[in-house]
Amino acid sequence: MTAVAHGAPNDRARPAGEPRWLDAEEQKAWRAWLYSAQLVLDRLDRELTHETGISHAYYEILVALSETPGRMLRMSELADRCLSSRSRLSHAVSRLEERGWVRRQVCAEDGRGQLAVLTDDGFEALEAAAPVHVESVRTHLFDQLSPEQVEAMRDLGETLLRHLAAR
Amino acid sequence: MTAVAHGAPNDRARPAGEPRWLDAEEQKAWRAWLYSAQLVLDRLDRELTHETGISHAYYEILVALSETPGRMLRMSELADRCLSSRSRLSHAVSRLEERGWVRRQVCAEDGRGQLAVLTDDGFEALEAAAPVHVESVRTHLFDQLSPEQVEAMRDLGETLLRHLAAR
DNA sequence: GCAGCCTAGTTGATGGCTCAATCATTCCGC
DNA sequence: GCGGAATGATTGAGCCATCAACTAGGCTGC
Repeated sequence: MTAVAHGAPNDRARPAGEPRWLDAEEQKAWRAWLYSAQLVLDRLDRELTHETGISHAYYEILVALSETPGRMLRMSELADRCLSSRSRLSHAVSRLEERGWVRRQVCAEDGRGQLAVLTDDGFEALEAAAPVHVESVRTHLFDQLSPEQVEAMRDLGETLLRHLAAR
Repeated sequence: MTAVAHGAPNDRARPAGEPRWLDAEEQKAWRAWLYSAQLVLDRLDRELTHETGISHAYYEILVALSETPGRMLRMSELADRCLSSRSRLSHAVSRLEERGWVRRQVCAEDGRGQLAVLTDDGFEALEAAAPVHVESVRTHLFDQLSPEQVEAMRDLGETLLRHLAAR
């Protein structure tokens, strides 16, 4: 599953010098992180999808809108908050419009812009899904972790974000 | 982005009692974990895909095969190791066959079973991709973390896995 | 006031993933 | 050994994400 799996540094010339292979301990840490992240994300998405019909990606859109005054956001701002590309968001909002949970509205200040607005039906759908989601997060994350581990999770996450959010 | 976003416990009756909403600190820890996991996974996949033409999912298949004596595995065993459904793996192996990196072979002991076998071309493709992948993992993960954080990452991952791997 | 560039957002083609249905083979009880 | 259940794997339909191309509106300098 990982870069160094087939062993010791080999002798191929690399554009950027010798690869910095992982040692056995790093390997274990990396795989534990990778597997756990994949499994938890997958599990949260599946439980939410199967019990409410809303995928985690769509849920994030509804939440982002609900947290905003007026329950509306510019498409690009919404995309950023959902870690989504604009194209992906545009498609997703179209599907949410079909369900009647979001509607589009042209932006008054900028004729190019669009506002995505959460409808009352959308808010209700979100309210119905939220307890399911929080229960999954509790079950697969917080219930498994000591307070120290929760703190470590936050520290780790924030450290990684500091690097990646900067682009 | 999260379950408790729209605030305090409300009064809707829930099948399983009052939702166990996250408090502000839990909220921060949860979002830090979620965003960082999504961003890191996304980044690793994009860098690998763009620089080598192999997605992370396909890369995992090649690695799993390469680590095995004879460089072959039963389809279902391979699926388990890649955290993949059988259907997904079957589709993926078909694509890898088209590239000439894997071939299928009926299993001698069980006529229903199939073996996925890594070809020499497949092994070469993996060797070419591995340095790119390990560099991404270093850049976005290990280079950002102290030894204590790496240890915490491993501890956290293993704890979550213990719960999820058990199903 | 318009030419050229930039920004916001959408669209459609392509490929991957999920789910349910299906096929082939093996296992099991008798 | 034979009928039925279980197992291993594949298939196809439908949905979602990605990428590149495109539309439309705004901005800037002259």
